[in-house]
Amino acid sequence: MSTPNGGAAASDGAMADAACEPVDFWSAFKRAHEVVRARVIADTAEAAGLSEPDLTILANLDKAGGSLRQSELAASLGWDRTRISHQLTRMGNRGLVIRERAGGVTVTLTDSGRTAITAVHPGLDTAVRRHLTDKLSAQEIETLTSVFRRL
Amino acid sequence: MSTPNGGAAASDGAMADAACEPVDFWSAFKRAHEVVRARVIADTAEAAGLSEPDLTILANLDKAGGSLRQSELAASLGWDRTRISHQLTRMGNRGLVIRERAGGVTVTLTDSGRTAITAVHPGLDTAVRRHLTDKLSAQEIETLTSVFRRL
DNA sequence: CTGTTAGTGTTGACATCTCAACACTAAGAA
DNA sequence: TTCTTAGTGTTGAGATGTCAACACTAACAG
Repeated sequence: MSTPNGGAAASDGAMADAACEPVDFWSAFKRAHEVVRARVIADTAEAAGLSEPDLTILANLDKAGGSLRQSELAASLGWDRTRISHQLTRMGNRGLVIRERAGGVTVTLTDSGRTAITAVHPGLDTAVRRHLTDKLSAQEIETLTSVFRRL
Repeated sequence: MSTPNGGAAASDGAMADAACEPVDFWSAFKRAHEVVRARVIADTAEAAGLSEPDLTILANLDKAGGSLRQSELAASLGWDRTRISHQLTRMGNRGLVIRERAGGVTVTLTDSGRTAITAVHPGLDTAVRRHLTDKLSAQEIETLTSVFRRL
Protein backbone atom coordinates (compact mmCIF):
# COMPACT_ATOMS: atom_id res chain seq x y z
CA MET A 1 0.00 0.00 0.00
CA SER A 2 1.98 2.92 -1.23
CA THR A 3 -0.58 5.59 -2.03
CA PRO A 4 2.11 7.87 -3.37
CA ASN A 5 -0.23 10.74 -3.97
CA GLY A 6 2.36 13.32 -3.40
CA GLY A 7 1.22 13.64 0.19
CA ALA A 8 0.58 16.90 1.95
CA ALA A 9 4.19 17.25 2.90
CA ALA A 10 5.74 18.64 -0.23
CA SER A 11 3.79 20.84 -2.55
CA ASP A 12 0.89 22.93 -1.33
CA GLY A 13 1.86 26.50 -1.41
CA ALA A 14 -1.48 28.18 -1.71
CA MET A 15 -4.05 25.52 -2.53
CA ALA A 16 -4.43 22.91 0.15
CA ASP A 17 -7.45 21.35 -1.48
CA ALA A 18 -7.55 17.93 -3.10
CA ALA A 19 -7.83 18.87 -6.76
CA CYS A 20 -4.83 21.13 -7.21
CA GLU A 21 -4.09 19.64 -10.59
CA PRO A 22 -6.62 19.94 -13.42
CA VAL A 23 -5.94 16.29 -14.24
CA ASP A 24 -6.98 15.25 -10.74
CA PHE A 25 -10.15 17.29 -11.05
CA TRP A 26 -10.88 15.48 -14.30
CA SER A 27 -10.23 12.10 -12.68
CA ALA A 28 -12.66 12.99 -9.90
CA PHE A 29 -15.23 13.95 -12.52
CA LYS A 30 -14.82 10.60 -14.26
CA ARG A 31 -15.03 8.69 -11.00
CA ALA A 32 -18.19 10.47 -9.90
CA HIS A 33 -19.86 9.81 -13.24
CA GLU A 34 -18.86 6.16 -13.18
CA VAL A 35 -20.05 5.59 -9.61
CA VAL A 36 -23.46 7.17 -10.18
CA ARG A 37 -23.88 5.37 -13.49
CA ALA A 38 -23.14 1.96 -11.98
CA ARG A 39 -25.57 2.48 -9.10
CA VAL A 40 -28.41 3.79 -11.23
CA ILE A 41 -28.06 0.96 -13.75
CA ALA A 42 -27.89 -1.63 -10.99
CA ASP A 43 -31.16 -0.33 -9.53
CA THR A 44 -33.01 -0.12 -12.84
CA ALA A 45 -31.86 -1.83 -16.04
CA GLU A 46 -30.07 -4.76 -14.44
CA ALA A 47 -32.94 -5.31 -12.05
CA ALA A 48 -35.22 -5.71 -15.07
CA GLY A 49 -32.92 -7.86 -17.20
CA LEU A 50 -32.04 -5.00 -19.52
CA SER A 51 -28.70 -3.46 -20.43
CA GLU A 52 -27.92 0.25 -20.25
CA PRO A 53 -28.23 0.81 -24.02
CA ASP A 54 -31.47 -1.19 -24.03
CA LEU A 55 -32.89 1.11 -21.39
CA THR A 56 -31.69 4.24 -23.17
CA ILE A 57 -33.36 3.24 -26.44
CA LEU A 58 -36.59 2.07 -24.86
CA ALA A 59 -36.91 5.23 -22.75
CA ASN A 60 -36.44 7.46 -25.78
CA LEU A 61 -38.95 5.54 -27.86
CA ASP A 62 -41.45 5.65 -25.03
CA LYS A 63 -41.01 9.39 -24.54
CA ALA A 64 -41.66 9.90 -28.25
CA GLY A 65 -44.89 7.91 -28.17
CA GLY A 66 -43.47 4.50 -29.04
CA SER A 67 -42.12 5.10 -32.52
CA LEU A 68 -39.30 7.10 -34.17
CA ARG A 69 -37.21 7.32 -37.32
CA GLN A 70 -33.88 5.63 -36.78
CA SER A 71 -32.06 8.81 -37.70
CA GLU A 72 -34.09 10.85 -35.20
CA LEU A 73 -33.30 8.34 -32.50
CA ALA A 74 -29.61 8.62 -33.31
CA ALA A 75 -29.72 12.42 -33.30
CA SER A 76 -31.57 12.70 -30.01
CA LEU A 77 -28.99 10.49 -28.31
CA GLY A 78 -25.91 11.82 -30.07
CA TRP A 79 -25.14 8.28 -31.22
CA ASP A 80 -23.50 7.06 -34.38
CA ARG A 81 -25.60 5.46 -37.16
CA THR A 82 -23.64 2.24 -36.83
CA ARG A 83 -24.13 2.09 -33.11
CA ILE A 84 -27.89 2.48 -33.39
CA SER A 85 -28.06 -0.10 -36.16
CA HIS A 86 -26.13 -2.75 -34.22
CA GLN A 87 -28.04 -2.07 -31.03
CA LEU A 88 -31.43 -2.24 -32.75
CA THR A 89 -30.45 -5.49 -34.45
CA ARG A 90 -29.70 -7.03 -31.04
CA MET A 91 -32.89 -5.63 -29.53
CA GLY A 92 -34.92 -6.78 -32.51
CA ASN A 93 -33.58 -10.30 -32.06
CA ARG A 94 -34.83 -10.19 -28.49
CA GLY A 95 -38.26 -8.92 -29.49
CA LEU A 96 -38.07 -5.47 -27.89
CA VAL A 97 -38.53 -3.43 -31.09
CA ILE A 98 -39.55 -3.78 -34.74
CA ARG A 99 -38.08 -2.00 -37.74
CA GLU A 100 -40.10 -1.17 -40.84
CA ARG A 101 -39.06 0.45 -44.09
CA ALA A 102 -40.90 3.67 -44.90
CA GLY A 103 -38.61 6.00 -46.80
CA GLY A 104 -36.09 5.71 -43.97
CA VAL A 105 -36.56 3.15 -41.21
CA THR A 106 -39.15 3.49 -38.48
CA VAL A 107 -38.46 1.87 -35.11
CA THR A 108 -41.44 0.85 -32.97
CA LEU A 109 -41.81 -0.60 -29.49
CA THR A 110 -43.28 -4.09 -29.38
CA ASP A 111 -45.70 -5.04 -26.60
CA SER A 112 -42.78 -6.70 -24.88
CA GLY A 113 -40.68 -3.55 -25.19
CA ARG A 114 -43.44 -1.33 -23.90
CA THR A 115 -44.05 -3.61 -20.95
CA ALA A 116 -40.36 -3.55 -20.09
CA ILE A 117 -39.94 0.23 -20.18
CA THR A 118 -43.21 0.82 -18.35
CA ALA A 119 -42.02 -1.44 -15.54
CA VAL A 120 -38.65 0.31 -15.22
CA HIS A 121 -39.58 3.95 -15.70
CA PRO A 122 -40.75 4.91 -12.20
CA GLY A 123 -37.74 3.15 -10.67
CA LEU A 124 -35.41 5.16 -12.89
CA ASP A 125 -36.56 8.44 -11.45
CA THR A 126 -36.31 7.08 -7.93
CA ALA A 127 -32.81 5.74 -8.52
CA VAL A 128 -31.52 9.02 -9.95
CA ARG A 129 -32.91 10.86 -6.93
CA ARG A 130 -31.43 8.42 -4.47
CA HIS A 131 -27.97 8.25 -5.99
CA LEU A 132 -27.61 11.80 -7.27
CA THR A 133 -29.97 14.70 -6.69
CA ASP A 134 -30.88 13.84 -3.11
CA LYS A 135 -27.20 14.14 -2.23
CA LEU A 136 -26.99 17.69 -3.59
CA SER A 137 -28.37 20.99 -2.36
CA ALA A 138 -30.56 23.10 -4.63
CA GLN A 139 -27.70 25.58 -4.84
CA GLU A 140 -25.32 22.86 -6.02
CA ILE A 141 -27.76 21.53 -8.60
CA GLU A 142 -28.10 25.02 -10.00
CA THR A 143 -24.34 25.44 -10.25
CA LEU A 144 -23.81 22.05 -11.89
CA THR A 145 -26.65 22.62 -14.34
CA SER A 146 -25.04 25.87 -15.39
CA VAL A 147 -21.67 24.19 -15.79
CA PHE A 148 -23.04 21.24 -17.77
CA ARG A 149 -24.84 23.53 -20.16
CA ARG A 150 -21.61 25.44 -20.79
CA LEU A 151 -19.59 22.35 -21.72
CA MET B 1 -22.38 13.43 8.04
CA SER B 2 -20.66 16.38 6.57
CA THR B 3 -23.63 16.77 4.33
CA PRO B 4 -26.05 18.96 6.18
CA ASN B 5 -28.25 19.64 3.22
CA GLY B 6 -30.29 21.70 5.59
CA GLY B 7 -33.56 20.76 4.00
CA ALA B 8 -32.42 22.28 0.76
CA ALA B 9 -33.73 19.33 -1.20
CA ALA B 10 -37.27 20.24 -0.26
CA SER B 11 -37.28 23.33 -2.44
CA ASP B 12 -37.64 21.39 -5.68
CA GLY B 13 -41.14 22.65 -6.27
CA ALA B 14 -39.87 26.16 -6.84
CA MET B 15 -37.29 25.40 -9.52
CA ALA B 16 -38.24 26.78 -12.88
CA ASP B 17 -34.87 26.03 -14.44
CA ALA B 18 -34.15 23.63 -17.26
CA ALA B 19 -33.39 20.53 -15.23
CA CYS B 20 -36.60 20.26 -13.26
CA GLU B 21 -36.57 16.50 -13.54
CA PRO B 22 -33.79 14.57 -11.85
CA VAL B 23 -33.56 12.36 -14.93
CA ASP B 24 -32.85 15.39 -17.11
CA PHE B 25 -30.17 16.53 -14.71
CA TRP B 26 -28.60 13.09 -14.95
CA SER B 27 -28.76 13.20 -18.76
CA ALA B 28 -26.99 16.56 -18.71
CA PHE B 29 -24.33 15.09 -16.42
CA LYS B 30 -23.76 12.19 -18.83
CA ARG B 31 -23.62 14.50 -21.82
CA ALA B 32 -21.11 16.82 -20.20
CA HIS B 33 -18.88 13.91 -19.23
CA GLU B 34 -19.05 12.43 -22.71
CA VAL B 35 -18.31 15.71 -24.46
CA VAL B 36 -15.27 16.50 -22.33
CA ARG B 37 -14.00 12.93 -22.57
CA ALA B 38 -14.21 12.89 -26.36
CA ARG B 39 -12.38 16.21 -26.69
CA VAL B 40 -9.61 15.38 -24.25
CA ILE B 41 -8.99 11.98 -25.83
CA ALA B 42 -8.98 13.47 -29.31
CA ASP B 43 -6.30 15.97 -28.23
CA THR B 44 -4.10 13.46 -26.45
CA ALA B 45 -4.40 9.69 -26.87
CA GLU B 46 -5.70 9.65 -30.43
CA ALA B 47 -3.14 12.23 -31.48
CA ALA B 48 -0.43 9.82 -30.27
CA GLY B 49 -1.90 6.62 -31.69
CA LEU B 50 -3.08 5.39 -28.28
CA SER B 51 -6.52 4.44 -27.03
CA GLU B 52 -8.08 5.81 -23.85
CA PRO B 53 -7.39 2.68 -21.78
CA ASP B 54 -3.82 2.62 -23.11
CA LEU B 55 -3.33 6.17 -21.89
CA THR B 56 -4.91 5.48 -18.52
CA ILE B 57 -2.63 2.51 -17.84
CA LEU B 58 0.53 4.21 -19.08
CA ALA B 59 -0.14 7.36 -17.03
CA ASN B 60 -0.66 5.35 -13.85
CA LEU B 61 2.47 3.30 -14.37
CA ASP B 62 4.46 6.44 -15.05
CA LYS B 63 3.14 8.19 -11.94
CA ALA B 64 4.18 5.16 -9.90
CA GLY B 65 7.74 5.21 -11.24
CA GLY B 66 7.25 2.85 -14.18
CA SER B 67 6.29 -0.35 -12.44
CA LEU B 68 3.37 -1.69 -10.37
CA ARG B 69 1.83 -4.88 -9.15
CA GLN B 70 -1.11 -5.81 -11.38
CA SER B 71 -3.50 -5.86 -8.44
CA GLU B 72 -2.36 -2.41 -7.29
CA LEU B 73 -2.93 -1.07 -10.79
CA ALA B 74 -6.44 -2.52 -10.74
CA ALA B 75 -7.18 -1.06 -7.31
CA SER B 76 -5.90 2.42 -8.12
CA LEU B 77 -8.13 2.57 -11.18
CA GLY B 78 -11.16 0.82 -9.72
CA TRP B 79 -10.95 -1.71 -12.56
CA ASP B 80 -11.81 -5.38 -12.60
CA ARG B 81 -9.03 -8.03 -12.61
CA THR B 82 -10.28 -9.34 -15.93
CA ARG B 83 -10.31 -5.95 -17.51
CA ILE B 84 -6.74 -5.23 -16.50
CA SER B 85 -5.61 -8.63 -17.68
CA HIS B 86 -7.17 -8.32 -21.13
CA GLN B 87 -5.94 -4.76 -21.55
CA LEU B 88 -2.38 -5.62 -20.53
CA THR B 89 -2.38 -8.58 -22.90
CA ARG B 90 -3.24 -6.26 -25.77
CA MET B 91 -0.71 -3.66 -24.67
CA GLY B 92 1.95 -6.33 -24.19
CA ASN B 93 1.36 -7.53 -27.75
CA ARG B 94 2.03 -4.00 -28.92
CA GLY B 95 5.20 -3.68 -26.86
CA LEU B 96 4.04 -0.99 -24.45
CA VAL B 97 4.49 -3.01 -21.22
CA ILE B 98 6.07 -6.21 -19.90
CA ARG B 99 4.67 -8.57 -17.27
CA GLU B 100 6.90 -10.61 -14.99
CA ARG B 101 5.95 -13.19 -12.42
CA ALA B 102 7.18 -12.32 -8.90
CA GLY B 103 4.76 -13.69 -6.36
CA GLY B 104 1.97 -11.83 -8.13
CA VAL B 105 2.58 -10.17 -11.47
CA THR B 106 4.59 -6.98 -11.87
CA VAL B 107 3.83 -4.70 -14.81
CA THR B 108 6.61 -2.49 -16.16
CA LEU B 109 6.81 0.18 -18.84
CA THR B 110 8.96 -0.69 -21.82
CA ASP B 111 11.12 1.98 -23.45
CA SER B 112 8.44 2.28 -26.08
CA GLY B 113 5.76 2.70 -23.42
CA ARG B 114 7.76 5.30 -21.51
CA THR B 115 8.42 7.25 -24.69
CA ALA B 116 4.73 7.24 -25.52
CA ILE B 117 3.51 8.47 -22.16
CA THR B 118 6.28 11.05 -21.88
CA ALA B 119 5.25 12.48 -25.22
CA VAL B 120 1.57 12.70 -24.27
CA HIS B 121 1.76 13.82 -20.64
CA PRO B 122 2.19 17.58 -21.04
CA GLY B 123 -0.54 17.66 -23.67
CA LEU B 124 -2.91 15.88 -21.31
CA ASP B 125 -2.69 18.64 -18.76
CA THR B 126 -3.14 21.27 -21.44
CA ALA B 127 -6.15 19.49 -22.92
CA VAL B 128 -7.91 19.14 -19.56
CA ARG B 129 -7.37 22.84 -18.90
CA ARG B 130 -8.63 23.86 -22.32
CA HIS B 131 -11.71 21.67 -22.35
CA LEU B 132 -12.66 21.72 -18.68
CA THR B 133 -11.08 23.82 -15.93
CA ASP B 134 -10.52 26.94 -18.03
CA LYS B 135 -14.26 27.07 -18.63
CA LEU B 136 -15.04 27.09 -14.91
CA SER B 137 -14.62 29.70 -12.19
CA ALA B 138 -12.62 28.91 -9.06
CA GLN B 139 -15.87 29.00 -7.14
CA GLU B 140 -17.43 26.41 -9.46
CA ILE B 141 -14.41 24.12 -9.30
CA GLU B 142 -14.63 24.21 -5.55
CA THR B 143 -18.32 23.32 -5.59
CA LEU B 144 -17.87 20.50 -8.08
CA THR B 145 -14.91 19.08 -6.20
CA SER B 146 -17.00 18.96 -3.07
CA VAL B 147 -19.85 17.25 -4.92
CA PHE B 148 -17.60 14.69 -6.62
CA ARG B 149 -16.01 13.74 -3.34
CA ARG B 150 -19.44 13.17 -1.80
CA LEU B 151 -20.62 10.77 -4.53
C1' DC C 1 -33.03 9.01 -69.42
C1' DT C 2 -28.43 9.22 -67.22
C1' DG C 3 -25.27 10.71 -63.79
C1' DT C 4 -24.31 12.95 -59.48
C1' DT C 5 -24.75 13.99 -54.82
C1' DA C 6 -26.45 13.74 -50.11
C1' DG C 7 -28.73 11.20 -46.71
C1' DT C 8 -29.55 6.85 -44.53
C1' DG C 9 -28.69 1.88 -43.05
C1' DT C 10 -26.17 -2.29 -43.10
C1' DT C 11 -22.28 -5.25 -42.71
C1' DG C 12 -17.71 -7.10 -41.24
C1' DA C 13 -13.56 -6.55 -38.68
C1' DC C 14 -11.65 -5.35 -34.64
C1' DA C 15 -11.14 -3.23 -29.84
C1' DT C 16 -13.13 -3.09 -25.52
C1' DC C 17 -15.85 -4.59 -21.34
C1' DT C 18 -18.20 -7.99 -18.38
C1' DC C 19 -19.26 -12.49 -16.68
C1' DA C 20 -18.39 -17.26 -15.38
C1' DA C 21 -15.18 -20.76 -14.98
C1' DC C 22 -10.72 -22.31 -14.22
C1' DA C 23 -5.60 -22.37 -12.54
C1' DC C 24 -1.94 -21.08 -9.50
C1' DT C 25 0.15 -19.45 -5.15
C1' DA C 26 0.47 -18.49 -0.28
C1' DA C 27 -1.12 -19.19 4.51
C1' DG C 28 -2.98 -21.51 7.82
C1' DA C 29 -5.66 -25.67 9.94
C1' DA C 30 -6.24 -30.65 10.35
C1' DT D 1 2.00 -33.81 5.20
C1' DT D 2 -2.61 -32.89 3.44
C1' DC D 3 -6.65 -30.10 3.14
C1' DT D 4 -8.77 -25.73 3.08
C1' DT D 5 -9.24 -20.96 2.16
C1' DA D 6 -8.23 -16.47 0.31
C1' DG D 7 -5.99 -13.82 -3.05
C1' DT D 8 -4.52 -13.32 -7.72
C1' DG D 9 -4.45 -13.98 -12.92
C1' DT D 10 -5.97 -16.11 -17.08
C1' DT D 11 -9.14 -17.70 -20.52
C1' DG D 12 -13.31 -17.97 -23.50
C1' DA D 13 -17.82 -16.40 -24.69
C1' DG D 14 -20.96 -12.90 -25.40
C1' DA D 15 -22.31 -7.87 -25.44
C1' DT D 16 -21.05 -3.41 -26.80
C1' DG D 17 -18.58 0.53 -29.38
C1' DT D 18 -15.89 2.26 -33.43
C1' DC D 19 -14.18 2.40 -38.06
C1' DA D 20 -14.22 1.66 -43.05
C1' DA D 21 -16.59 -0.01 -46.88
C1' DC D 22 -20.66 -0.91 -49.21
C1' DA D 23 -25.83 -0.56 -50.69
C1' DC D 24 -30.10 1.82 -51.28
C1' DT D 25 -33.11 5.88 -51.91
C1' DA D 26 -34.31 10.57 -53.04
C1' DA D 27 -33.49 14.92 -55.18
C1' DC D 28 -31.47 17.22 -58.70
C1' DA D 29 -28.66 18.52 -62.89
C1' DG D 30 -27.20 17.32 -67.53
